[in-house]
Amino acid sequence: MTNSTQAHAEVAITNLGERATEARRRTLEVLLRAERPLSHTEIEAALAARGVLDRVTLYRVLDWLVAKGLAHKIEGHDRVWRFNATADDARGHAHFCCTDCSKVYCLTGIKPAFVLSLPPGFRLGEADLSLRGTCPDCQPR
Amino acid sequence: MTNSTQAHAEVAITNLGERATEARRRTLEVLLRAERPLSHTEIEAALAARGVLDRVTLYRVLDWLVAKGLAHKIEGHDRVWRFNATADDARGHAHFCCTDCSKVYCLTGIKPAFVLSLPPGFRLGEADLSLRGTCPDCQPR
DNA sequence: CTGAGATATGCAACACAGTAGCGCAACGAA
DNA sequence: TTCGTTGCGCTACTGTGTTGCATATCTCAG
Ligand SMILES: [Mn+2]
Ligand SMILES: [Mn+2]
Ligand SMILES: [Zn+2]
Ligand SMILES: [Zn+2]
Repeated sequence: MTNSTQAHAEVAITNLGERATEARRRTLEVLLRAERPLSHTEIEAALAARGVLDRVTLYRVLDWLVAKGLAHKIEGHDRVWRFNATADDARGHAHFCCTDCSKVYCLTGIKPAFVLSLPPGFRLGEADLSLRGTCPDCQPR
Repeated sequence: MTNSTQAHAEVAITNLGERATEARRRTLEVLLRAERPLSHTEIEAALAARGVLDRVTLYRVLDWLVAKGLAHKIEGHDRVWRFNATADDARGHAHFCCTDCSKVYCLTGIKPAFVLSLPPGFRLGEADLSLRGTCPDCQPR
């Protein structure tokens, strides 16, 4: 279990023909194990268990993972980026941000839909759908 | 024209039974005149023409306008809030952020739609739809 | 009109996520 | 082994927004 995630991380990187450095492996491993997107601070804390990684390096590794398509990042309403290992399938899914505990969840089953009648002159790239409300952990009662 | 916007701003505030201070009037005026959401910095610059307003006061005035429903704020992808005077009708519309010039536009005609089958335990509050792409000003040729 | 309480403003210091620069280490192709 | 490239760590810095507190301004009861 633990080891399969390690292997998964390493393979995912080497499959791209890229250097699977310790920083990259360990970071991706944390993301793969997480059940929801994690902030830089949360990832740092998770890594700390087995030795610290430099703050700036972590920022760079995270950007690198995103650039290589191994992770995606979501911007919360608290001006903080959160990162999640990208499942190959679920692209462009919605995200849910809990207004109580401010945890963020990937809703891989929900994708944005909208009348795509943009005003003239606008060219559409991507669409982000971000939902807010209370998460299961925070339901009253 | 200029004066009608001034009047509009003042009336909008006094209609709520609130104090129409200079900071509030001038700030709302700037928002009303703008054709798109403005960042704190942009608003500050716009205000500077007729005398400076304290940075912190402006932050507080903007929050106040939002709390009173006279403005709404949109979070960009650059960790910056942008503010727009709220038209009474268009609630919950989508926003478009130009990936070139990073200007933000309110698309009052477009509202988010999605299958509202949230996973069990989630209670939905609001939904934000944010589109990205290139704006009319930034079209190649 | 006046003065006490409430509200708004200004200033200084701070918090915090993220970034830039730069030297050194590790890697890997020749 | 050598040397160019890539990644890492450290320090210092930005930009955006916040907190605390003293002062100014407004409101309204008396
Ligand atoms: Mn996601
Ligand atoms: Mn808007
Ligand atoms: Zn929650
Ligand atoms: Zn543009």
